[in-house]
Amino acid sequence: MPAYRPEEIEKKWQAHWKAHSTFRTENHSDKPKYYVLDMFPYPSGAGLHVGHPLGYIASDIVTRYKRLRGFNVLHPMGFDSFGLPAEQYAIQTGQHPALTTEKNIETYVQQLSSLGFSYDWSREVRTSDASYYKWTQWIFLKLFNSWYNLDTDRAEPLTELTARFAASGSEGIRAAGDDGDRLSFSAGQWALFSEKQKLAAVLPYRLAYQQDTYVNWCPGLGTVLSNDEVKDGLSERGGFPVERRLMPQWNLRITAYADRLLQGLDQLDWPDAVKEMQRNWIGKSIGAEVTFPVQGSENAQIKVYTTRVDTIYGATFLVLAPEHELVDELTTPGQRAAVDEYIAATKRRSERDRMTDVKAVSGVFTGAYALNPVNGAPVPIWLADYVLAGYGTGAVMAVPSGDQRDYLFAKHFNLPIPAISDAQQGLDQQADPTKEGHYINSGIINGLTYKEATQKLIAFLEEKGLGKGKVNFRQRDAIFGRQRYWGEPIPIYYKDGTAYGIAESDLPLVLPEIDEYKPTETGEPPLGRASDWLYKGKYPYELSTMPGWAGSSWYYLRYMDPTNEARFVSEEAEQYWGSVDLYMGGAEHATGHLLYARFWYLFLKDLGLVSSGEPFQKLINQGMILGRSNFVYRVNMRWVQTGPTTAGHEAFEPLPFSPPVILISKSKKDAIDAAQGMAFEHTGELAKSAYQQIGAVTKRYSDQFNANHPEADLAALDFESFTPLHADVNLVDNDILDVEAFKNWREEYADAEFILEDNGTYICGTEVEKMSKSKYNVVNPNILIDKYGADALRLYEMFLGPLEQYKPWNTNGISGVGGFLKKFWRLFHPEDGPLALTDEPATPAELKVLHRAIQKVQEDIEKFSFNTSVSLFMITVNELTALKCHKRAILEPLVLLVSPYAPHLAEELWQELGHEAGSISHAAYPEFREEFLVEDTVVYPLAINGKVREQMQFAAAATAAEIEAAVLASDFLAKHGEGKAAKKVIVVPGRMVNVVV
RNA sequence: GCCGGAGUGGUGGAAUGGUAUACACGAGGGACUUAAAAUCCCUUGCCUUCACGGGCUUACGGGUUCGAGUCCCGUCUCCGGUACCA
Repeated sequence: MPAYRPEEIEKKWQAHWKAHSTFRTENHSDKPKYYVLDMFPYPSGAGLHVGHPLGYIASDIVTRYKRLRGFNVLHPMGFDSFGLPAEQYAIQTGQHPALTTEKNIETYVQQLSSLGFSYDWSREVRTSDASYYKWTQWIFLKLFNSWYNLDTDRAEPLTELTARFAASGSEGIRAAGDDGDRLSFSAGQWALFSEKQKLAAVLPYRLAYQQDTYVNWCPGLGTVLSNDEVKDGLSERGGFPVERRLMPQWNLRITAYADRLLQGLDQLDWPDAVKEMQRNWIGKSIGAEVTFPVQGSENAQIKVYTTRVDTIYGATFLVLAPEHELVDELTTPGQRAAVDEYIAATKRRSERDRMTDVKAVSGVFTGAYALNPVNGAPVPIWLADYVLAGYGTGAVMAVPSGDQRDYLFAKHFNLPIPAISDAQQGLDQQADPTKEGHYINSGIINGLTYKEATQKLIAFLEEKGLGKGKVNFRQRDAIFGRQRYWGEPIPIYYKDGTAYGIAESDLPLVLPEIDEYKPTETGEPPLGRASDWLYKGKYPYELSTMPGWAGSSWYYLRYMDPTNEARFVSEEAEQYWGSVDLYMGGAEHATGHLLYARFWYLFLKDLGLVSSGEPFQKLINQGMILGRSNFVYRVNMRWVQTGPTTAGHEAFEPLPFSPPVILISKSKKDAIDAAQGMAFEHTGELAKSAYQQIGAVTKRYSDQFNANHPEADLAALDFESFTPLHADVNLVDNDILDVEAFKNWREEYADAEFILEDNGTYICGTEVEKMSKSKYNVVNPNILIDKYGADALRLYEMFLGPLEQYKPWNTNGISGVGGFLKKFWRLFHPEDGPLALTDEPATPAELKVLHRAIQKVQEDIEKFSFNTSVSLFMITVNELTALKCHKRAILEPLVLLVSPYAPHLAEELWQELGHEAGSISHAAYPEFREEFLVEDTVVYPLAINGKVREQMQFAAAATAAEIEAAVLASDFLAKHGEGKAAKKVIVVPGRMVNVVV
């Protein structure tokens, strides 16, 4: 003693921090505030693996660093504790999701604490606590009771809308959403409406509204899913098929905020990739809506949406989505049968087929014609499922010369493809969507360019009342209901079939107890099982619950004031903390959580409930740590029959008994693969020996079998192929398998035969994959903490590479940072003895080492480049060890630098240095003094005609002119300049001297 | 297809336009040990040479510059996102 013992030090300080609430943060301080937020986890049953803490470690480093820099830092943690896995588990086991969740959270808290994170646990929130979701429900009611006024461009309380209805009816009101669902009425009519009629009239204005919506219905999970929960037609969780279905659903009118969500991105310090994803997701497009009258009809007209109104003279046909409302009316008797069949076929095709089968062209002619509004030309009206009912108007004008899909469609159905620009070429192969050239065959825009033509046409169409410029968004309103149990109950009840929000004073609406967590026999959501699920004892409550993203859309606000019972967050706390300064989390939330949370924030801001412009100022996406899977290779066998066969050659038979398990080491397996791949000459000897070894094993088994079954006319087992099998990475060290441990791991391998390397080891194959239990590549951080300590794990995860990158885990490297911590300890405890530091003044060389570290670490943390800091620590300690520096003047500041990374070790040393226990967390960052870094001399590369020949030293303070003079005067040219005189000397200040001869 | 990002030793990676390959892992050699573990020391981009040395090298091809891993243009490859969005 005292050698470095992380296990003792770390337990001691974690207990100290907990007992003294060291990281408790107050809502008042003279210091500037800084808010560091981690994306809170869903507490899954599997616990944390080494990949999970990556972002938490980084944010904890920033937190501790900012504290040293004099900030009052808010750094909380909580749990997104509503969710599907706990519910699926409940369905299978009958265990209440609350119990499972509670247990999982305990594990998480324990694991997080063992990593030494400096969370203020007194602020912990859980989305499934009624005291929390009370306010989630409260925000929902605010949405329910608001509408979006396009004139003021913000959300307003419904009371302002109804006041206007009472004053002047629905006239002149511009609200976000689809006006097609809304009634027109006068103030007088409004006054005569019954309560039910009034509510029905208001419903289509609400920001939380109920509507029959095409949804992603997942029968496997028994619920609807949002678009970002569906991947390739399968549910993201569980991988069940998903189908389109029309159902009444609660929606949130996020589309009202589409433009503001888009604009706001410009000011955010977020990764470009995430901003770009949100932009694409919102999908703003600027175009025009154009009306095509239907030929032979007085009233019928078709509205199409286009971003290329300039190509309208090339619009030779229209295409409608099969769901378009005019289809029935337009279809001629002659085409009726074909159209009906096509619509039926479309319905049968699941969303999945439509997506995997995008290249196939299909469609049907309705028999009707529309009139091109610019030249009156009749254009046939077709149906095709490549046109989506949900986007634009559900109808497009097809311009085969300018759009590839229209082009393929026209080719397929032999429709004309007229050129409309003198720049269009090769229309016999493909469409030309470029905007170059001048228009031809285009009436009033002939000879014009793209810009001129677009302006002229929009003006022309607007004048005739046949079109207008229009902006469209790809983004749809967000579906807000889930037919599940384990979520926030939607605080709505029904009276006479009309939806009412429950009174705020009746919140929270607590999730009821039910006997089983499945849908009811009549197909209602699980809440249908609850008895007395009635408001005021008589009005039935809504049966769906909120989606997973509800609670996570505002949790960062609750941390500011987590126990407030009167308000979701107090005004003072909200104004003090403002928005999140640094948000750390995975990129997978780019178009889900991060968009919804911004939406809710903008909404709350419209109501004057929050004060900043955006919720998350800076976002960092930590990369994923991937697992490194290990494989063993199983040799597959077949029987070779003896004796004559009908075909005259050997016949292979199915195995008559379960074969022996033979596992072959990697290089031998590779040799056989190579030999089979005709590369035999390179691997010949190894392959031969591998074949022989397999042969020896199989002969033993086949002899044995043949002896026991003399009647069987079978000769021998024969090698067929290899199957790679995952081997648990915990049984493998440096790709060498612990054979005995592996035999004990699984019963079926207990009697396995191993074909080893020539040195007697078994070498496994490897592959980088996502960490997952089923791949046996999960590395548990607890094991590493036990062996190396939390500080080593923290350092190593940072050392692994740039934070934002995806990188494979490799346990081997952790010994390197382990070594660093020991060396660091020995600077303070030479020979692992007691603390022994001198008070001697530091030398310039030592000061230089220290101050370079101060400067670099500071720079690195400010730009989130933690891996280079860890490297620098190692260099620094190596240098100080070489200098035999055991001086307090150098080492004390160094402890502070290291403390955000290795907090336990730093606390221990800090206390040994005579400071109060636990005080390093709030000490001051050492001051950087540039003068210690200044060099006496500077080395310049010296070149002749641009080619570097030599390094020359100059005084660091020398001016360019002095250097030039020195070079001219030196004997350098005599030696290297081939005796020539210098024509010119170029001095690049501080860097380079070039002599031109 | 479109959008975003990245290509540097056996591996993870470092490098304000200025000595490319820091730091670490792995590997090889050595010391201490009865032995192992632990620890410490040396070597380690590639080619060539007994050696001294020489040549080459940041995916590939060009360009700008006295000087390019870094900036510009083109090509290829990989990763992530997204996709009948009119």
